[in-house]
Amino acid sequence: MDNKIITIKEIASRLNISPSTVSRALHDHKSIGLRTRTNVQKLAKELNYEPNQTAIFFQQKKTFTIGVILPELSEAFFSSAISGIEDCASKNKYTVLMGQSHDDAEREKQLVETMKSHRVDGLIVSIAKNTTTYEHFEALSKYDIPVVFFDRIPNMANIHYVACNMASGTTQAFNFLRKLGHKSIGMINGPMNLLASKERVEGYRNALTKARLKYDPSLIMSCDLSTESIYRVTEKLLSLKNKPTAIIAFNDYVLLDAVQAAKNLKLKINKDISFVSYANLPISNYSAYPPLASVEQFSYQQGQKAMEIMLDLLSKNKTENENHTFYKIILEPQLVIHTDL
Amino acid sequence: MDNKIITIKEIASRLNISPSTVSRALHDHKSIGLRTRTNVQKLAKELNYEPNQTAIFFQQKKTFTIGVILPELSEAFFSSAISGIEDCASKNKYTVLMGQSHDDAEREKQLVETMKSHRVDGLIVSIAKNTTTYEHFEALSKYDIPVVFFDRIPNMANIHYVACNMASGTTQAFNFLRKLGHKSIGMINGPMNLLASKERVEGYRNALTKARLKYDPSLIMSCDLSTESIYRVTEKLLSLKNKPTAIIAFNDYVLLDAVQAAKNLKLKINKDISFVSYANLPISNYSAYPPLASVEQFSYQQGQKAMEIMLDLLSKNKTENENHTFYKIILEPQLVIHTDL
DNA sequence: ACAGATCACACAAACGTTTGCCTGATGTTT
DNA sequence: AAACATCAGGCAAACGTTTGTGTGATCTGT
Repeated sequence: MDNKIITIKEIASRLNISPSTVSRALHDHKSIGLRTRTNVQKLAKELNYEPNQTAIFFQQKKTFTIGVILPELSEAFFSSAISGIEDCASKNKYTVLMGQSHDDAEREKQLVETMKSHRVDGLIVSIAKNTTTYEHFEALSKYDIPVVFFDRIPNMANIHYVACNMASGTTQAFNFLRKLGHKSIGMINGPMNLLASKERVEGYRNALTKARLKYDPSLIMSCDLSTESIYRVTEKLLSLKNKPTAIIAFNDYVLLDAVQAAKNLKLKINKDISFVSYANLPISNYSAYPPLASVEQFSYQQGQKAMEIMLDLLSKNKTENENHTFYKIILEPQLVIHTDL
Repeated sequence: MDNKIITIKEIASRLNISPSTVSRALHDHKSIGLRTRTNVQKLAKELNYEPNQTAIFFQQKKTFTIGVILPELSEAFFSSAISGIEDCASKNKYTVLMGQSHDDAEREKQLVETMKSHRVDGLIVSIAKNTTTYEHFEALSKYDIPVVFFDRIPNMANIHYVACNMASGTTQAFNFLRKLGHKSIGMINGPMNLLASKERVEGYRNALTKARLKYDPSLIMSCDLSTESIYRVTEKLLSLKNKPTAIIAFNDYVLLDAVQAAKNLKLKINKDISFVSYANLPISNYSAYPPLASVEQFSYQQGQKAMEIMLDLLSKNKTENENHTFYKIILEPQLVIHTDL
């Protein structure tokens, strides 16, 4: 009959000792004699005792659970990132509670709420594309739940984050295209509330400045990452007077739609119009129209690094964290060239 | 000063009433007068009271958490499935605890252990490709943790699962290729401990029988899904005497490697050799060498359905479940044709 | 006006574990 | 042999919430 769940109390009563002794014996506490200690451990094994974590979580105010909120798991970038998070977490006895915002700020808010009520030890977040208010994150400090952002970083002061230096990645991409002879280079950017979008602009302008070229603002257009808006933006770019011969797309998914839009306009890819993108997802290796190059953003590593920061934050006690130092980890992206030109 | 965590006790003492009254008032229990009820709810809102779920979990022996174990999140099939699971879970106030086995049976075992100790209310699993023993799953019954399998189903009796009818999908694929004129059709199958692999063989043979053709066992080869083994199997198939003109690949990822192997042999894709695969992942829409067709396995729906079954199991009480009826949901796959031939 | 019903709330136990403090029994030192 | 340290373990509180039971007070019907 092992259909009954064994508790410390049960072991205690069977051995005619107190629960506290059992608890200490199981933890190899020195104040328990060798005799009873082995007795307890033997019986625990026999009965297949497994501690009730919910009780421990409750008592210790620690759940060994990290909440992860990201926009969309089916995007390879994020599934790869959460893979990095989970691998690192599980190596450190942590577990991952997962939620998708589906790029909806309201849902994100609700997920934060859920995670908070589950009392996760920490939260790792890549924000939704239309998240513009951040009270829900700030409210976590009351519960001493640290937050680490990655990739999609909100516009907040005093936060921990890990991201790729998109400015530098963009500069690399721009210079690569310049070297190929492109004079007019367009950009399909993402929503401007994302730091990553701002950085792309910054990198673009830096490159221009270095090359002593003048800035044509109409060559940079933001989209909201939806297919329609990508089509619209692409068509707009390709009908400009100063028509670009190359376009830097926000990421590999945006690229797919942009390519399609260009083809609809009867343009020859890699001849009339060339593309470079970001993320360097597997898809760009197998695609029929791969970008000339893609800025590798190391999603797995970003996730891993975010988790490492989290572990570090959790290992410090509250007062230590009060010194208000914030992790701002910037990974250097790498332009991966897909062509032999 | 809202830096203190508000509990029911706190509210009770501020209002000079007992914690039980507060608890009931917050739950709109009828035995609490309107007066105090509103008082309590007002103060709770003011103080920003949020129930401590860890305490509730512990007390109620229910965590509203579903464990999900799958091989690899970065595979689109699984990330899409977990997306379906999470969406359905979150609609029903459940939350998802996630773990990747990385197709390692040992790691899977350990994850089950972790999930068990976290006292998840239920477990949804797609097993690792080399999982052959199942005690770790059976042990969950002691804790009344129901398990629902999806897609990768173990060879166990009396389990709940949802899967696609791969036999039928394979028959569809086979007949499709026959109609295109292919006489010798090869198959790159997966590990034979997976039900899905067996079913593929079954469907293949069914189609042969229906067409009154004789069975050439050498045309069906298993691989372990690693790139090397896919290469090896593909090369072997393509060097047979009865060389196939078309190959059914285990899934879209296997397809990518198989195509590469065929190209290495200087074969022209879609001319010397054609491919059909399973899963119908987005990748096959953008790929340079898409399969002629792919058997859509409805991963999102599988995940969703698995979660629905789980919800149903959880809504029934223990004794009800004792009647030993098991969900065996078989979705009918659909051959999606990618060509205009 | 009085028995009984109903109301509105309080009390206390329980969930399983950990941990600070206490105690009685040895053992050690002089 | 007295004083003191160490050992081995027990007691009880605590974490926050829910819930069965108890209990005065008010209300209902007659």
